[in-house]
Amino acid sequence: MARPREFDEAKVLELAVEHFWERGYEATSIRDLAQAMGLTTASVYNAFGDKRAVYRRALDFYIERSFGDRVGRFESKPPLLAVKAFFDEIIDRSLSDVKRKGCMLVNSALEVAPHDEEFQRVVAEVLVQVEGFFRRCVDRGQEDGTISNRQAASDLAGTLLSTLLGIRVLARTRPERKLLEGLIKPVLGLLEPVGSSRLEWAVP
Amino acid sequence: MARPREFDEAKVLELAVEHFWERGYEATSIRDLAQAMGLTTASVYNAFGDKRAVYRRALDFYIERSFGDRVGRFESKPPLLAVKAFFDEIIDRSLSDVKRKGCMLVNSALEVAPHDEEFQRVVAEVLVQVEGFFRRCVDRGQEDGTISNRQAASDLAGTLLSTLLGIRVLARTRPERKLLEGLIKPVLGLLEPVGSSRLEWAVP
DNA sequence: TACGTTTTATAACGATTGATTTAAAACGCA
DNA sequence: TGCGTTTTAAATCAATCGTTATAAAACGTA
Repeated sequence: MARPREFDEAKVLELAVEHFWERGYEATSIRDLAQAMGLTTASVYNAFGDKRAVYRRALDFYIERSFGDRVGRFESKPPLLAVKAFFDEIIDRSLSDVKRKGCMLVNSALEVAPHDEEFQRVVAEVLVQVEGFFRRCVDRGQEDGTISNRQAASDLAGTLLSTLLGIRVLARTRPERKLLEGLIKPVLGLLEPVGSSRLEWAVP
Repeated sequence: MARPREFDEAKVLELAVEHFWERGYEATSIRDLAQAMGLTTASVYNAFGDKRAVYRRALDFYIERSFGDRVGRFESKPPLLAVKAFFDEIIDRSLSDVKRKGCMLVNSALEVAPHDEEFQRVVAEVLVQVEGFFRRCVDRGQEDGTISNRQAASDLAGTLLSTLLGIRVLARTRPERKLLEGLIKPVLGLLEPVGSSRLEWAVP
């Protein structure tokens, strides 16, 4: 019928993610973007619409890749281990982030979401999902006794979420292993059931 | 000798802070900035230098105002109370932040610091200072027994720092009172000495 | 009152911005 | 082999970008 695309949409989107992720939205021009994607500006507009639309697609791409499978991958593990493994991976990722790109969702939460209702909704939804993951871990752990029930599950889920975001911000300017691995210890300690549970109810 | 300035440098700097804080660095043009400061672009350049220099001064202004007295104000309180009051204030500020500007230091940490060594240094220094404040609180509390010593003071200070940053990010897209006030509970619980200390060592 | 200096206001600089136009190129289908 | 359609490449659009020149205005001093 017509001339076919010369590029793979998923591939150029991944390149767009990489650029937006590293430089942010405002600091990226259409020409920067098109070059990074290996396209002309005309092709970018033809295939995706305007700059905001490319960012939107790129963020969706990032979210799907970063949160899509991850939750499921950890959710099958024992609850406490799932949380531990989750943070281990986040810290690993943060420490090996040579370009200091951080987390594109967090970056979006601060740069574009506050001035754009749609992005605000998208970011908030993901944060709710991550909170939900933590919540389900805590619930399961409190049920089978592998996670302390001294704090409400909803509160603990919030604590884990804010810790996650905090690490992502902190690592962006201070990617120090001792700092990140140290700060997570008390948080995980918060989840561990206290010593011998017999003593808990044995004392009036 | 010469024609005097028609504006107060501190006052226009505060207006610059307000604008950069709300819109960020890249999204703010010199014309936006000059208008917000009530000056012409020529006056801005004459008085401060280029755009980056204005942001630099504005960030310094913000840091001084936000962290300068605060640390001292809380440090005179009993350690646990100091930490509690600190987070109470942060949560209050986050919930009353109608424009969702968040914390300008955190915003800078994500938008300008990663691509500018000087800003990276400035931001990192402030984060070290805040960590130091938490650290001194924990140290004092662990000495007088008002803060649990089950976790290392350095680790706890890191946890508090990341929690602070996490709240600042989370509140930007989900400024929900229950969420923020809930998530801080376990963190503060982490600091509180465990129940009856006699039981701790009474059991082998 | 005239001079030296700095700040103002205005206009303009070239460069770049997001976005579009134009026309040639590349296909499937008739 | 043309036809209809879409993508490509290149040029171009007005608007805005960060920054600076120019000259009038406003002072202290001589």
